[in-house]
Amino acid sequence: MPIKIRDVAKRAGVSTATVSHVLNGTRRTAETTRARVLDSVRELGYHPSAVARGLRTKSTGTLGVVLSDIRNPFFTDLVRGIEDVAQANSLNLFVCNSDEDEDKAETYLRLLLAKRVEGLVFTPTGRANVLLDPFLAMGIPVILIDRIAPDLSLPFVGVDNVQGAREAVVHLLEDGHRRIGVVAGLPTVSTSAHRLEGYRLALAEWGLAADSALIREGHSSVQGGEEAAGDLLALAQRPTALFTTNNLMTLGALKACAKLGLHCPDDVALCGFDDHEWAEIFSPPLTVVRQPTYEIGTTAARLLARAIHGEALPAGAVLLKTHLIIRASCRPGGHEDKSEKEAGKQQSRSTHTIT
Amino acid sequence: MPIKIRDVAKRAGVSTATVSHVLNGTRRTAETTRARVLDSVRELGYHPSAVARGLRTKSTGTLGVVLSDIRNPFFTDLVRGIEDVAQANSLNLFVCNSDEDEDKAETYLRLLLAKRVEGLVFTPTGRANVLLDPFLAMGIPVILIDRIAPDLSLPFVGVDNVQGAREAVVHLLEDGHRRIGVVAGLPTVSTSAHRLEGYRLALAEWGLAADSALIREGHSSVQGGEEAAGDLLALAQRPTALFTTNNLMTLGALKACAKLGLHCPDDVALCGFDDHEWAEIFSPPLTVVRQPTYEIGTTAARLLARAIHGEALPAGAVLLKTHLIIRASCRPGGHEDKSEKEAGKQQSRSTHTIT
DNA sequence: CTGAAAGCGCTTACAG
DNA sequence: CTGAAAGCGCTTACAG
Repeated sequence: MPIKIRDVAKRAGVSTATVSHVLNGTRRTAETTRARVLDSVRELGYHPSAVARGLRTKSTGTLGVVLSDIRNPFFTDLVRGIEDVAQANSLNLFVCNSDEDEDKAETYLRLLLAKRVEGLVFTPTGRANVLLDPFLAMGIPVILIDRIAPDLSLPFVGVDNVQGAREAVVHLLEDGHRRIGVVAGLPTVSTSAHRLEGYRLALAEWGLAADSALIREGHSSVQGGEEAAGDLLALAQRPTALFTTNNLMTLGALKACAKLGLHCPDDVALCGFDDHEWAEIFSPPLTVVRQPTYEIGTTAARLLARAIHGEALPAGAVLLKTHLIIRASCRPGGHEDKSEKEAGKQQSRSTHTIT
Repeated sequence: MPIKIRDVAKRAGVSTATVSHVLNGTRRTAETTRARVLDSVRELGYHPSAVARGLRTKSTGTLGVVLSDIRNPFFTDLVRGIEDVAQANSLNLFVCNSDEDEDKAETYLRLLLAKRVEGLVFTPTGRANVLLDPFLAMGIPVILIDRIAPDLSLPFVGVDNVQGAREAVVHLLEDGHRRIGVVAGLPTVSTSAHRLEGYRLALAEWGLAADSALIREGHSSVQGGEEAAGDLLALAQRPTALFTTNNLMTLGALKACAKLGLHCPDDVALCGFDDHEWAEIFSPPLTVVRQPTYEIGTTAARLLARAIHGEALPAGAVLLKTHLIIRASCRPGGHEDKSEKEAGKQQSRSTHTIT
């Protein structure tokens, strides 16, 4: 029983049409009527219902966002990016958490569909979700972010994960490492698969065969990383370096090191995917592949906002650049050729990339 | 032009009432009609509109959540807690980011009000927002979380910040520290004020006067913490320990230490509010006051869910317990009395609190 | 400059 | 077991 527009109209002695128009500034109104309406609104404490308005206008001003893990700071930064441009376009967000769970994702997609969001940002878990079709059928623009799905040809904003990972592993190789373990994510997620592919690519370029014993796949979480890294570090022939394929797994690997009493970079070098505030505070500060996370979010949201206004979405992928941020966690080379020259090269490259 | 219930009804040769009822399972229907309806739904690809339904039933099944910083992992954990119980009660979330900005908060509150959420979780920034009144006027239950506002008597779920901070500072004092700097947040936020109060209380208990030079207030962010800690550490008479009053400021303080080449705990001891995954991986692992963050979220959401079902909200504050997690970052005492006995005491207390 | 009225897509007494 | 019809609270041609 909140106040409705009719109450305001009655008190102001006008029609609901007039109230609607002054509130929305959608047609000229006599200054005196306007004032009377506004007074009534204030006195009655009228707050228009967006749900009634949404039904009538068929526009909800809302974007749906389905993410796989809201606790992962990577996704949080993404959300901030999306949110900032959404707000600039007076769009608001329904943020949902799929937890990498196909069923949860489906539930949320159904919900978002029912809520009649005007655009969708989606991070697919594994194969494409059938529930994406109804969005397209209803003319709701959908944009993939961070990951892609094999059977899904939708506009995408993200990063070249193969290339980013390749660069990281090459860096390790340049440092002299030859036994490089990978803490990889589940292969159903495209980013995990691509980063692993980048690892393989780098080794191949150096004429090295990938040793399957050095590859451990796990859930992209702290625990998954800890377990995978723990396995790797327990190997009889321990790897001299670890490449961890996301921020949470990096944390997990550090935990595993701590537990085993292994020091980084003296005992194992470490290079991770994803940067974070804490990465530069760790001892040693972590060498990482940085993604332009916030920008991925803003880019996606910007495209969506335009699509809602009728513009076409780009057909293919929008790929932003990763940056290898060289810090101290993989300084000491494996065993061979650790020349002064190389150290100098790293240093300069570091300064270059950070700024 | 999505499919609507009338289309389904037509195709199935029934009334919209029947379609509605089979879809909602709200009255017995002949099995054959039921099947015909369901077939039509599938064939047409019908997805009911929650906005039409919301208008008609006056229930949106949605909770509003206004947080001050979604990038802060503390709030993210909170959201997870809220989300999990919301989902269990088939409620969904509108998560908004106030950024500690009164205007942004107001915009979002207005939005949530318009969207006719059925409950609100709110973290006030400073003084209470006038916009909370309309929620109450509309009978929408509101619950404060994490912080309180002086002029706001609403149900609250959080932690006893005075007590938590006091305990941390006492720990520092027991370790022999006498010059303890505080990296405090902005005093307009209740948690900041209370944690500072806890600091003062601890000193007072030990008969120590609070030296205003040792208190620095700043924005509760990494940068705010870095600046405040930087100031403190640049003091001619440098504090032997720092108490940082939230997780972001702790990170900032660590940055400041790194920049000044100061080692923890040898040069400065450190104790922070808020625990995190990375806190135990740092070298040294960080001594912190842990909040039951996730539980704060679930508790608040649970209360809200009940309130929506008609139960009364608790009148006062629901205070959950903090735990001092003793790790290595404040081991070395200030200068005096660092006895073996005390070290033993810490150790045993540590094991006790962690498990 | 303003109002009467239709209609957005559902649900739900009411009636049979 | 099922349907006709009203109504949720807005906006928006249309008419004057």
